[in-house]
Amino acid sequence: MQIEGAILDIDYLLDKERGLIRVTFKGGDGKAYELFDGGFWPYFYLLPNAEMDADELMRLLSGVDASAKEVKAVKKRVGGVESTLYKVVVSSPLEVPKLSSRATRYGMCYEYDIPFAKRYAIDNDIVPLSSYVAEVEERDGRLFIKSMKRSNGNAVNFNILWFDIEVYNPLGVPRAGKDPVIMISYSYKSGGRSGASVLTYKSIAKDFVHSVKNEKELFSEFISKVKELDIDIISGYNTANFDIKYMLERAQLLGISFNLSRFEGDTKLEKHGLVERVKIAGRVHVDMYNVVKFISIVGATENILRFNNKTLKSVYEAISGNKKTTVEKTDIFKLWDGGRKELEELAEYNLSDSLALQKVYDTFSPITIELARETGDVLSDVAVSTTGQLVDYLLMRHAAMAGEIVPNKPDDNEMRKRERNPIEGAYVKTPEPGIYDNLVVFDFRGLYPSIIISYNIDPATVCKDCADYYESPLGVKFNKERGGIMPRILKEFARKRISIKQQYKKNPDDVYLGARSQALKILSNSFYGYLGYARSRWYSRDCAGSVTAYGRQYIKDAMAAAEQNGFGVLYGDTDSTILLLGNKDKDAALAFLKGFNSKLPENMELELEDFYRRGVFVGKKMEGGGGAKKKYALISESGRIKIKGFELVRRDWSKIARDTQRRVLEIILQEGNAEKAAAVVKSVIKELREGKVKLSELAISTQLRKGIGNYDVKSPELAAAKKAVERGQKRRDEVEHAVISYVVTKRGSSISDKAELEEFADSYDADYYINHQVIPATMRILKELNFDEDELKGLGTQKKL
DNA sequence: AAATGACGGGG
DNA sequence: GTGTACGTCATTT
Repeated sequence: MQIEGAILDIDYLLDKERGLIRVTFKGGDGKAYELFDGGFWPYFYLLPNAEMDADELMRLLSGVDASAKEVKAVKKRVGGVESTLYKVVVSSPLEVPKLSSRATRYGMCYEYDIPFAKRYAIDNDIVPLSSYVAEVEERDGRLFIKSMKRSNGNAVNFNILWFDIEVYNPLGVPRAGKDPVIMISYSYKSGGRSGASVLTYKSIAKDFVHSVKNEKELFSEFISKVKELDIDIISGYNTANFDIKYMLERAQLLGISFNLSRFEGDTKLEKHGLVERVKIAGRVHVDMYNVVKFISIVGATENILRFNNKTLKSVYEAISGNKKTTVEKTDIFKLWDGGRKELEELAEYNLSDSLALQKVYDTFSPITIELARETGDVLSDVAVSTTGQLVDYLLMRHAAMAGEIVPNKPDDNEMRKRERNPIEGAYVKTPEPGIYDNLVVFDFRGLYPSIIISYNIDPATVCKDCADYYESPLGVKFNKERGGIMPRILKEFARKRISIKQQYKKNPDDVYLGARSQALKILSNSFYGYLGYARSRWYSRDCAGSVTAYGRQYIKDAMAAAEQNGFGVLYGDTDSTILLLGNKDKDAALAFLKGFNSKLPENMELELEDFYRRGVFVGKKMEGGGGAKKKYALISESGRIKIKGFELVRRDWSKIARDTQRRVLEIILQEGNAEKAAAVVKSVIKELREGKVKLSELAISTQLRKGIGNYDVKSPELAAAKKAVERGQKRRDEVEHAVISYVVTKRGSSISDKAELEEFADSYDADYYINHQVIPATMRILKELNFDEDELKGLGTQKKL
C-alpha cells in the first residue's frame, strides 16, 4: 500500500526489549497514520585504543544488562582524519548508554547521545513536514514502512486546535490540589471546518458557550473534541508549564485519566532545563510561548517583543496592532462567583485568549515550520529548541551525510574551561550620552555569516602549516583548499535566500516564502554563537575569536569612512553604526553607503536600517572585556520606536518601583526629556520620605516555591510568612507554596527581620524603598543618562549631560 | 565570595 | 530517556 503525505512526528516505542521507530504520518487524504519501521536499530561508534577484531569487541561488551547485537568495522573521518571505527549495534536505545560507558575502556566512543528518533531521521535523510510517499505493509495489525521517498505532492493541511483554560483562584495563585478548572476555550481548523467555543459547567447565555455537568465532564468533553476533530497540532500559550500541567494534576485528583494521545502512549510532561514540554503520542504540542521566547524574535516585531513582556496580550497587540480585552487575573474567581454579566465577561475573555493565540500562531508558525524543514528536525522539537540546538542538529545531519563522525559534547571540565576563557567580543563604541536629532542607522547585512563564508572559517579548516590560507587578525590560519561544513552550509543558505527573494517578488502573498527566508536568516546568524557556545560540539575558540576579530575590523572601517565623509559617528556595535546627519541630507547618506559598498568584498554589504528623527542615547560603561550592552531608544520619522537594552524590573518588585520605572521610560521616550523623568523620581522619593505612600504600593510579592521547612536561607518572604504563622495570624497551609505579599517595615535590622505580611504591616522603611526599590529600578535607565543616585535623592548637584 | 532562591509565561 | 538542564538578579551566610 502507498500513502502520500507528510511526516508530522517521529518517536519510538519500547516493544519487547527493542526500540521500534514510530512515524506519525499525515496523509494527503486527511487521515493520520501510525507507521513503524522495524528495520532500524540503535548504535554508537567506538574508535579502539588498540587493535582488536569485531568478534573480540562483541565478546568484551556482552553483559547481563546489555549486549551488542552486531559489531562491524566502518571507515569514517574523525576530526578530518580517515579512521576505522567499530559500529556497535544494539536492540534497545536504553542499551546505548550502558554499553558505550562500558566501551570507554577500549577506546573513544562517539555518537552515543543522539536520540534514537533523530538518529533515524538523520540516517534516512528524512525531513519532516515535507511531502513523502510511504510504501507500507500490514503485519500483526501494524503498518510497517517498506520505503519512504520524497515526492512533489501538495502541501498537507494539518488539523490544529488552540486552547486556553481558566482556573478558580481565590488565593491568587491557583493550587491544583484545591482549585478547579472552570472553563476551557478552544478554536480549531480541521478538514475544511473551523470554529471556536467555550466549555464550562455554569450556564452562560452565549452562543459560543457549551455547558457540561462538572469539571470531570469538562475534561472528557475537551478530550472528545480533540479526538473528534482529529487534531494534529495542539497549541497553547505557556501550556506546558501551566495549562496541561494543571490539567494533569487535576485529573489525577479527580481520579480520571487525561490523555490527549492519538496513538499508543501517554500525555506527559518532560523537563529540559528551562523548558518544559508536553508529549502527546501521535499529536504535536506547540507552546507558542516557547516559540516566541526562543525563535521568533525577528524582523519588524523584534523591538516591540524584546521591550515588552512576552505575555500573550503584549505579543498579540504587537503583531496585530489591535488592543486585546483582558481581565485582572486575580479577579477571575470573582467573575466566576458573580452574576450573569460577570460570567459572560469571563467566557468572552477565555475565548479571546484562544483567538489571540491563533493569531500569534498564524504569525510565527510559518517560521517554525520552515526551521523544521531546513534543519530536518521535527516540529515538536523545533518548537522547544534554542537556535543553538537547531544549529547543532543541522551540523550533525551534514556531518553524517559527509561521512564525518559527530564530535562529542564537552564534559564538565572542558565546559568550565571554555566558560572561564570567554571569546573577545564585538567592537562597541559607547556614545556620548544625550538626546540627538536626525540620525541614520547602517547595518552590515549578515556580517558574521559573511565573514565565515569569505574566510572559510570552520573548525576543520584551521591549519598551522598550509600553503594557501586566510590569516585572521588573531593570527589564525584558515586553509583555503579544504572545505568546511559551516561555510558550505552558509553559502547554500545565502544562495537559497536569494532565490527565495526572487520567488517572493512574484508571489508576495506566500507567507511560507517569507518565513523560509527568515528561518534561513535565523539559522545563519546562529552559527557564530554556536562556535563560541560552551556546550557546543563544534566549539572553536580560534574560529569564534576570528569571526569577532574580522567583525571589529569591518565595523571600525565603516565608522572611519563615515567620519572621513563628514558624518558624526555617534555609536557602533558589532555590525551596526549610528551616524549624526548634521548638515548633510539623506541623499548624502545614501551616496556614502553606495561608495563604501563598492569597496567591500562581494558578499558583504552595509545597508540602510532607517533614518530617525530623534534618539535618546545612554552610554553603557563597559565592565570587563566581554560583550557590551546596547542601550538606546530611537524614534523614527514615522513614529516607530526602537529600543535596545533596557531591562524592566520583574514582578517581585514593589508597585511603586515598577510604576516609577515605567513613568521614567515613557517620559524619556515620548518627550525626550530626561530632566522631567528625574523630577518624577525625586518627587516619589520625597513622598516616600514623608511617609505618604500607601502600603499597597510597597508590597513585594514573591512566591514561596518550597515547603516552609525546606529552606536553607531565610529570605524576607519566608521570614514574613513564618512570623505570621508563629503568631497564629496565618495557618501554615495558607502561606506554603503561596505568593507572599510583604512590606519592609521599620522594625528590625536585616531586611528579613523587617519584613511583615502586607496585611499586618503598620509602617514602612523609607530608606529601603528608596535605596533598594525606586533608585535601582529607575537608575537602570537614568544612570545611563549620567544622573547619579545622590542627585536623585537631592544630595548632590546634577552632572552635565 | 559563594550559596541560595526566584523570575519568566500561565490563573 | 542514546538523561544531568537557562541567564540574571537580590539577599543571605
